[in-house]
Amino acid sequence: MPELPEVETMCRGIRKIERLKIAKVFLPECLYRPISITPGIGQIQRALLGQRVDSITRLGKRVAINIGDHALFFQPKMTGLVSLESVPDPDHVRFEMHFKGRRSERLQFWDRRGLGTVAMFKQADIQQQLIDGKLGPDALVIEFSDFAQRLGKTRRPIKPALLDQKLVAGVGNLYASEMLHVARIAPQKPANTISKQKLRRLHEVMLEILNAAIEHEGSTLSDGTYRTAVNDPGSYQNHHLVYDCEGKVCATCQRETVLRIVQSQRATFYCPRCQK
DNA sequence: CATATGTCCTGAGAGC
DNA sequence: TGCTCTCAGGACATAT
Repeated sequence: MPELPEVETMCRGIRKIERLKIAKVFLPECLYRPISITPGIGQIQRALLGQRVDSITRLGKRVAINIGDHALFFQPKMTGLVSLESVPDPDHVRFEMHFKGRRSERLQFWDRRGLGTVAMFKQADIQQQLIDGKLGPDALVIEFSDFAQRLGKTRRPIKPALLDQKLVAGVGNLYASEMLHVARIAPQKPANTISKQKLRRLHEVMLEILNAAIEHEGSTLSDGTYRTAVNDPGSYQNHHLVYDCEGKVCATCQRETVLRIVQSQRATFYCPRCQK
């Protein structure tokens, strides 16, 4: 479930590899099916060995390691983690990178279910390969006018619309439910029927919630999969108002019970009293 | 074009 | 206790 706050936390957690020289890149022995990696590991090794890491950046829900003319992208999807050798177990490490003279700072991509991907692109190709027609503006950066215009173009219910990375990049299932609750918008409401005033509030709440979640190093759910780069749980789950709260009394109105519905095969949590 | 559905994968938890 | 079954959801491919 890593969404923008969790991926941002991963980026911050591995930033100490900036400026280090790459000594080794390999796919560890793994009992499970090999990770999706583009192009092959051989080409990646040829391009990156001996190069220095310039910077760590985030593109939507991907971690990017920028290395000279190239960038290596990690897409954690459901259960992936990028960290410096403090993953939950050694069995699900599917990609590893070592640095010259730094035995204790080895980058690992850990992924229990293996749905994640690793991909290398030339810096010059990133726009065309990953952004154009595929990723909207980042949720932390998008201007309100752009946000309103994009959501105003779809008749889909607002909750699934928020999950569409082509509209806004970075929002996932958990934070979409949370932000609709605080903005007091029903998840079923068609996006193009929401008043400008409500959309303004939603935009504001999106920034507040994502930034607060980053402060708390993301949300670790009951399965415990998501960890920070030092293998600690995040703490934003303690601030959830609706996500995973089915049947609990709504923390906001203290009257109605939080409901769980399914939209586009995804769980949505909301309070029918607060969100009309 | 817009929108909906199926698929990938592993492990936790429910139910018997 | 141990088995089988369901479900979690990001994002892409394919269908409508």
